[in-house]
Amino acid sequence: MLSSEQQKQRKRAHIIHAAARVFAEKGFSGTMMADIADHARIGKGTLYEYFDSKEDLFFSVFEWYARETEAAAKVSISALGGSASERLAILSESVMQSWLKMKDLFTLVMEFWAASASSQMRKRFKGYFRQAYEDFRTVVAALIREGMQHGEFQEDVVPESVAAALVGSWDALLLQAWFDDRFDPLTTARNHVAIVIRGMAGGARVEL
Amino acid sequence: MLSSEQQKQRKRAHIIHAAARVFAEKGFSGTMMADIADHARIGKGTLYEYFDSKEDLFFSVFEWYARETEAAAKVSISALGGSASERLAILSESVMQSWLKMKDLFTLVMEFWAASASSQMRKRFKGYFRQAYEDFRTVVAALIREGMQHGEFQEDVVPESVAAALVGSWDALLLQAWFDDRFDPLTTARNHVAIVIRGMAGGARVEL
Amino acid sequence: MLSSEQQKQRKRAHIIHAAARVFAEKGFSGTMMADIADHARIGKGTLYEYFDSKEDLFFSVFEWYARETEAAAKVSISALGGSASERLAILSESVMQSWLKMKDLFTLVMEFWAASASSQMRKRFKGYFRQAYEDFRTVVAALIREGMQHGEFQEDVVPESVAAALVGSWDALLLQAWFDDRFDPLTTARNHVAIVIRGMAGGARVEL
Amino acid sequence: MLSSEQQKQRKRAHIIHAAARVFAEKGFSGTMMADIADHARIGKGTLYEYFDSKEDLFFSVFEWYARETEAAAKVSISALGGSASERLAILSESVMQSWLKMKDLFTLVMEFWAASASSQMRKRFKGYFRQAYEDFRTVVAALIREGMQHGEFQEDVVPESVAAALVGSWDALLLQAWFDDRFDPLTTARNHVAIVIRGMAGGARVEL
DNA sequence: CATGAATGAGGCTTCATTCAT
DNA sequence: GATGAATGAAGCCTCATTCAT
Repeated sequence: MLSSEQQKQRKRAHIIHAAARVFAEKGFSGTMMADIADHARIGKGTLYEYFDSKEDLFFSVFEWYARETEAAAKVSISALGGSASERLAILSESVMQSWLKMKDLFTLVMEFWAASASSQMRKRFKGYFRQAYEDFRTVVAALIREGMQHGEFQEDVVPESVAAALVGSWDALLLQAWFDDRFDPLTTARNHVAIVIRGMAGGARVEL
Repeated sequence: MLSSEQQKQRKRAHIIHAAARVFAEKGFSGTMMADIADHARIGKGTLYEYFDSKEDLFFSVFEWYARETEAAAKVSISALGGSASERLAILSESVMQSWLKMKDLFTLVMEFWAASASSQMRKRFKGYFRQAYEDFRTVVAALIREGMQHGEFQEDVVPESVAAALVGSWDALLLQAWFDDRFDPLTTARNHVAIVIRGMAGGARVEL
Repeated sequence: MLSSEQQKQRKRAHIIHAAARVFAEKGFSGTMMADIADHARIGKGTLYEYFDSKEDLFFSVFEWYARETEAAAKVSISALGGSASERLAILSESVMQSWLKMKDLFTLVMEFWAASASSQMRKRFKGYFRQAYEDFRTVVAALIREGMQHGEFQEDVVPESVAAALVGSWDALLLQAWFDDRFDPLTTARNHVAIVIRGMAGGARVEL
Repeated sequence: MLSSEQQKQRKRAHIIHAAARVFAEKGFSGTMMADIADHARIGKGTLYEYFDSKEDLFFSVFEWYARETEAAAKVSISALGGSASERLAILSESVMQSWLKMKDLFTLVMEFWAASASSQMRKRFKGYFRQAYEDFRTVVAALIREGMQHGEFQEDVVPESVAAALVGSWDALLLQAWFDDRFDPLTTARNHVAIVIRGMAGGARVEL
């Protein structure tokens, strides 16, 4: 039997999932609170028992989405073994894989970007994104630095730069895939990472 | 003395510039037509002499922005000389440079992405973006392929993949720079491109 | 206690009555939705819970008005007894009487005519009017034909023509009364019907 | 060669004709000053050289229309000869004929009615209509009274009532014809007038 | 707690009118 | 005189939010 608090959390989560689908499809402005209530099969008024406002709900969706993708990334990273090159390749692969699983929610990311660009919620979103990107770059840079320390990668490599570009490419390839159904982001990422690894390795042939 | 048609075009452009500033600052939904009229120092009704609707104006801003960035990219490409590696590095540099010049309008791009994700204008935006990315990838891939034909780059390189990642990294690094003032996208791009070029070159040392 | 559906119908009717008064006074274009809301003592937004648009509300007022006058006419007709002449005279009398009761809403009819003449709602109104006039003419013509079969009226009478003129005169006399306070449509109608009946009866003296 | 004043009057009339067509098609509210200017092949601003406002122009159209129909009616009346019955029948016929000629402008009448019902111009229109109907009734009543004096019509006839009904029937039959293409107002009017004349004559057979 | 009917501030858009050319 | 680009008041409608049930 669930405590009342757990009940509440469950319902909150339920609403967030419903809202995520609707926001993904129609965008923040295009979404009506009534839409969300309908999708969650609850009354419009009930939404306000769980969230203060539309913005609050949207931000809650953002937090949920961020937690999900972070969790996925952490799993990817923690499960790594082998050389830095291998681990980098596997990380790229598994990040892409896990994001592709949520592909239909990718439009949410675009909405979040836009929200951090110019909405009234700008600050909250922007701060969160800054931190998230920084964290992610740091993790990847650490991996690269490790590879440099092990002599896998050349000393002229700037870990932060390559990390930023790699992290960025994961976003950007999904973005391009979103615009174009015929675009294959997985293969593209694989090929690109292989080149980057070989580049970092100094041009030496790399076995993955 | 200007012809009436030229006058009209001038004023249209004037409104588009004003609108671009306001949309960039407040986003599509956050912007009121009255804001734009004020910024353009014209009456609210005058906007409708030049544009059918808020959406039409927004899309016109998009077209203008797209033309501007395209033009900048074309200049970069046409002015290239030297080896494929050099030309790639210069292209990257100049694309980043020219986009950075419009940095304060970068939020527009996020708005455009969001618009193609879920607004009612989705189709128009999405189609345009798909084409633009494809065109850009094609140009860059051609450059890489050239490098392969000249023996600069290894035969195992997949030009389309690297092109997509490069194009994507330009977007993505600007995005990260937008979130974080301390992030330097120019240097990052330079470092990344160098690695990619060395990766494509295989064993060959590359002079940039 | 009323069911929710009944409640809704009641409120709808309430709004229609309020709207009828305002439309009657200011006409379709002269009426603002806010006026109607004020008169109905509800919020502006509430109107849209019950009607899709101003036009929809206007047409609903029309339907209500048409139902009311139709109902009145049907009562008049069904309650008839006696000779065709008597019934015709009584019908005329009671139609005029019942329409005079709604005299202050007669301007609505003029608005409806105008709406069927040239508004965007033209088709809906026009079709309805065509049918209503046809139905009414048919009923009156049947009455006249009956009189002909009973030998009350001459054989050279064209029932449809007289019916159309009688039905028309009811409209037209109210119209003239509307323009001129000193004009007495009831007496006028009575005198006219008497003449028409005598005319249809040919040589026969008619007792009313 | 025309004087400047005549020039002005000509152009004024030209605008009125153009406006009449547009108002007839779209109604007062549905008509835009720009529409009228286009139809008159003049600039929007020019309209205001000739008319103070949209309402002024509309009323001018009304005056023109009223003058036209009055003139037609006067011609009908003045040309009459023969018995009162004959003259009445001919009057009816020629009024209907002349109005049918302007059939495509009949919607204007509905607009005028509506304008006198509830527009801001109500008073001007209403007063004019009151007078016009009164005048018309007076003319027809005089004709009937003449017939009574000559012994053509019975003494129990109330000339004003029959006149009102006849005048009304001309309006009303055109109205019904407007709603229903299959309705023949001319024949209907003929048949009705014949009955009315016979009724006034006391049921005696009347030769027309 | 849950609901959904009611609300009204807010924003897009229209169009009669003006006035500089 | 004629024009039509510019204007801004006005009005329809939406939708986040409230609150009585």
